[in-house]
Amino acid sequence: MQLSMKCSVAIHCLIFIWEARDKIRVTSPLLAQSTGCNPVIIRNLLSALKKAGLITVDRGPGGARLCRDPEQITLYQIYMALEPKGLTSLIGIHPCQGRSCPVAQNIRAVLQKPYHQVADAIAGTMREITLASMIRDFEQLAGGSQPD
Amino acid sequence: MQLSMKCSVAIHCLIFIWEARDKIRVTSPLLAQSTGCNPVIIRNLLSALKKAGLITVDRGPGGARLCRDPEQITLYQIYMALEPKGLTSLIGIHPCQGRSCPVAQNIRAVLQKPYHQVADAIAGTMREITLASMIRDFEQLAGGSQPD
DNA sequence: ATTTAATGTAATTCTTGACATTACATATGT
DNA sequence: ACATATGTAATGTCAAGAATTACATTAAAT
Repeated sequence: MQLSMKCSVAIHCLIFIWEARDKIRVTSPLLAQSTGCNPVIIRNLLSALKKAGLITVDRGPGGARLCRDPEQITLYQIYMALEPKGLTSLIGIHPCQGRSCPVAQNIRAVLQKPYHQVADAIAGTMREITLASMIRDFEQLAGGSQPD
Repeated sequence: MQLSMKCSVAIHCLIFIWEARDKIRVTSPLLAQSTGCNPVIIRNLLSALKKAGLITVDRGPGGARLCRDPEQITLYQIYMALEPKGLTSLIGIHPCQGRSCPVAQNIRAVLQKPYHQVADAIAGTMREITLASMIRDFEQLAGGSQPD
């Protein structure tokens, strides 16, 4: 998939959760409403964020909360929470094993270095982007209005 | 798609074309054989590389050649030749317009900056990786053997 | 000139993966 | 207890990409 539409939805949810803190209980139906996704998709996504230690989700008549300061949450952490295979999901090499052609035999090894460089660049940039900075941008854009 | 499997195939082809220069005529059936792709896919791919000015392809009983020094061909050029939409193909934002929720209304704008930063990091890294460097790595791995 | 082998594309079918949907067992505040 | 959510599995739907087929066009080779 792309730099993961999931990632966009996740950030949407995290900002929502932050803005709603101590005001309304953030449930998966509510987030589904706001993001336009299916509640099950949201639940799976929240589940992944929970496993990564970014949020807590209460069972019963639920509610999601950040369990860390937004300043301590980076885009990299969010992305990694959602993509089990990490950045290799972004990077694909065509299968062409077992051919006599030496290019086919070595292309995988040749591509490894450049693709690692790209992955490192992405990771480095993602680590510098915090949820807090995105929240600041959001609040500036939205003024004082509340999520619903 | 991922950092474009197409991209891997394209690099495969370019290395092949380089190694075969002045030795054998590189045709789409031959590249299809080596890469494991369909000849039509290869032709479309070569066509894109041609439009980008990286190679020439002769009609009739064909043959592809680089029309630039490998030192002057970067991963960025290759990628851009293949992905008309550029790096935005890698980056997706879920559609959630026309909702009353302020998060939904502003999420696109909020994501724009971080995603641009990521795209810039990718572009910068890709510009530093040349076909020549990949060819060097390939030759080191493959020793002196010929493509077929 | 004729033959042969490629390229350049369009049209169609096949596959795959992501997302949506349904269903239901489990958990919890009121 | 009841109402409401979560957690997850199973299934359905759909779109994007790749393969395949087909054919008109081109040019080298004989």
